[in-house]
Amino acid sequence: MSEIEVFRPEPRAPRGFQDRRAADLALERDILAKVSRVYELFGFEALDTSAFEYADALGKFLPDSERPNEGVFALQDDDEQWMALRYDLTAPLARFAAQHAGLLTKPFRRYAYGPVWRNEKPGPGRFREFIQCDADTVGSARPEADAEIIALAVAGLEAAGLPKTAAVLKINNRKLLNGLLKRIGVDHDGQKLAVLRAVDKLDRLGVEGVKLLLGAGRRDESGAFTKGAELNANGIDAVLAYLGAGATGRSATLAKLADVVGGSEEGEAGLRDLDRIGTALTGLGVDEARAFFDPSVVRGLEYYTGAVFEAELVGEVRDAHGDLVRFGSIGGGGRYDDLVARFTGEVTPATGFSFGVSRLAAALKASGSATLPKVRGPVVVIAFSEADMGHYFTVAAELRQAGIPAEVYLGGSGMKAQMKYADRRLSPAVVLLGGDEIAAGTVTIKDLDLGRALSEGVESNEAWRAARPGQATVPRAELVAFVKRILEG
RNA sequence: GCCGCCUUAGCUCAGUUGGUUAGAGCGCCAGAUUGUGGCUCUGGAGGUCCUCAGUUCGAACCUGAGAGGUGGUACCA
Repeated sequence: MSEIEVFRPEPRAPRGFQDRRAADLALERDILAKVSRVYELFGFEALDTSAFEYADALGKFLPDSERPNEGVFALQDDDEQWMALRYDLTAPLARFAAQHAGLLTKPFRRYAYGPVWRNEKPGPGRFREFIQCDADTVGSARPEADAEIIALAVAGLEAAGLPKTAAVLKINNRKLLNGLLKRIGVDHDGQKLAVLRAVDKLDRLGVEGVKLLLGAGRRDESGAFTKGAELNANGIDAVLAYLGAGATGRSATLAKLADVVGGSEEGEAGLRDLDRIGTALTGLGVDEARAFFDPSVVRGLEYYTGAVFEAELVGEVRDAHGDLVRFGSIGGGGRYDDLVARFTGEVTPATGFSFGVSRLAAALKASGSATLPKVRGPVVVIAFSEADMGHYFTVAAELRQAGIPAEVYLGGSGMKAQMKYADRRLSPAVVLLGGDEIAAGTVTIKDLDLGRALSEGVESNEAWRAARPGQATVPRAELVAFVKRILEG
């Protein structure tokens, strides 16, 4: 007989994809349930759209024939049309709103959550598939719509379990910087973009770093050189003055900003928007310490047209090794008035907020606001003998009928291993229905939690076994009631 | 994308100037204990030393290329 080489695939999830087990899922589902409830309280309705979109609907990351998968996962349908997995929930919403423009009652307020995919290099905490949760208002140009989104974001994060003091929402308006840039004579897009990128790095590089990036450029510790925006000295001073306008209260910040960006038409418009957002937030009861104006908030996305906001974790977070973890923002959003018009040609103002669900879960864990829930196993019915399997299943059915998770051990191991199995699964109890019990019309139930507690005081295995901690034999008819009592503690 | 560092058992890691059969702790399985989870003791399974090529009598160790991971940087819808 000849040896045939059998191909054995290596069992592994693709790079940047991950499996999630019960404990993680429980935490994420809990977050989604609580956030959904809050979003519905604000009058947002649920919407689910397809994972795939036609590539042209996703916007600027159009797959072209040479590099169809740049940034997105794309494939060509049998009618030759390019489809791509959505990379966020905003572009599909814009498509949906455009498609049903005539039928939607506006403003249309919807929330959505689900997986999104990005075909890019994964890193720690950065996956190619992750769950996003969005809430958006389509069809309202009022700054108050932005304010409501901000209030909803604050309420949602708190409902998810982030304590009031753990996160802040930083608010800004694109119009401020646009006005300022126009005034100092920056008009070509490349330079504008470079300024936005520089401003965005204030928290990481500090004023000095930003100053370099606004000017000639900056060389980092590794020696790599980043080209700057090449503003002149006046321009740099103006942008730094703008960045310096961050203050504690909302109205104080506005007053300072007015000094810097006032005088330009767009800047004035941005100030008016922010003022109205501030008024609405105060009315909504959103504390100035939790949602404030921060001129350094940019959000890289080019499609934002007005207000932008970012939710950030406050305080430092350390990992298991005690190393500082840079968490970045846990969510963000803003106003995008041109996205729907891409389809319809009609201006349809929209604003929204989104966050990554597992990232929020990680933030909750890191900030000590939540721990992974312990996933309890079912009540395990020990399988003693082949002949009595029917009895075991009757027990399992009775327990399930009473709403108690239960299973008959279906492995091939002996009793000791079955006890171990129940212990590992963190089962609350084990049901022993051996020949003795069946003959006597009784059932033995072992409270594993009680046993876990009692085991601390016992040293020898003999004593431990002789004591049969937490174990009781009761009439068969009392099985369900007895197990219930154990579960209730 | 660019720069640095790393890759040895399921996990965390040790491994002498390049020298026979590559180790530890934890975890896993079994026994001590024929119907009892913890503790303890005893035993066992588990390795293409990331891959390929080269140098060498001889490579986990040296050289080169590649892959994966990681930190920084760039980009980020």
